[in-house]
Amino acid sequence: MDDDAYPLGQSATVGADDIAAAWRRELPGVPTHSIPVVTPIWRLAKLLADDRRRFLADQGVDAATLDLISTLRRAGEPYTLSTRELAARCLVSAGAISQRVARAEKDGLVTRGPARGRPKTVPVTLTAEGHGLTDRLVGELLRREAELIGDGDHETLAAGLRELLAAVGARTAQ
Amino acid sequence: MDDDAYPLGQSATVGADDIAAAWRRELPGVPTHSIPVVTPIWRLAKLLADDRRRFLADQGVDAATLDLISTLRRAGEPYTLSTRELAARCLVSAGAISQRVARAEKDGLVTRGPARGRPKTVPVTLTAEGHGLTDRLVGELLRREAELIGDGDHETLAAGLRELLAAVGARTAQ
DNA sequence: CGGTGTATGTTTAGGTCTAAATTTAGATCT
DNA sequence: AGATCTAAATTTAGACCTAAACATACACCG
Repeated sequence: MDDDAYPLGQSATVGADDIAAAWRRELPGVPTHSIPVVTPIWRLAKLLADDRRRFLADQGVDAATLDLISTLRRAGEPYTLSTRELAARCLVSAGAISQRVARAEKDGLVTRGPARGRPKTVPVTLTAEGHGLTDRLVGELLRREAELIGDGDHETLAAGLRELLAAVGARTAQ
Repeated sequence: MDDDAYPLGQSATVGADDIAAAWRRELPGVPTHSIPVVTPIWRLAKLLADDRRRFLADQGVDAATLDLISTLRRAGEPYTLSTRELAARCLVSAGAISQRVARAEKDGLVTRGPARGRPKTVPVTLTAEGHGLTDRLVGELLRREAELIGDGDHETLAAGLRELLAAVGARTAQ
């Protein structure tokens, strides 16, 4: 019996070109030229995110919290942004920021001020502890990331990505 | 009073170059040359994933389930893979596959066979309903994706991404 | 001067993931 | 045969996210 007519055992690494070829075989006529661009982007994002998550877990921090405090740190003095502004810069929903801030506040990394101004606006400010933690982690993280992508020349790749991001951003903005 | 010394109101779109410049200003000496490559990759991945999630939500399907059934569909006859193999191809943990399969099985999209072979191996097979749903959705999804990235020539971008993925993959493999 | 509008922030319901603990079914050794 | 080993699968605990419902505060207008 051909008990091995389908792969139940060993795993094969499937590349983007294999995926595109498989769809052309299974669904002739469907456009597949986006696959060699989109698949590596998703895989790279996942590899980088996983690597960062594992490193941060060792330090007792989660990636969402680092994203929050490093956005505040990067903004410079006085290290304060509104919930709305944080949502826009972190690219997550306002609800997600509300939850992130609650966690970070419990850990003493940020403080929440009283609502103020026209539509009630809540200022979130980095504490000294949050400031120090951010500096320690971001330096190490950027050094790891620089090692991961290597020393080669990524000028043209960066330019291509910037252009694609602008195009996709324009077309997905409703 | 300078009540607007920090941006609590309107949101500015912050590009990768702004982020790199901010870190050079706030943390001199930290390497920032990975940022113009890594940031657009994360943002593109998020834009594409969000667009896909919204489209699928309208169809009553979630992205994780489509990833599962399209991986089985793409494998070709007899549309069967083990849990382990699915985890490797979908790039998620075995536990996540177990949960995805449980949901998809409840919806009648896949069936789980009895364990078999040396280390117990569970075959997961696409049903006729799952087969049809996949074909309907994948065609539409690839057409949307092709529109999003546009008609330009992405040959060199794809090559650069493939090369970077190989390099990062080699360096993150423990 | 009180209703209506509008933008913000918070809460909640539902769903996903990872890591770790647990279960399970053959293989192997004595 | 029985103990032990091993790899796979499942379960569970803990975190996170989005979308939608809800709460809030001020501006504006009739």
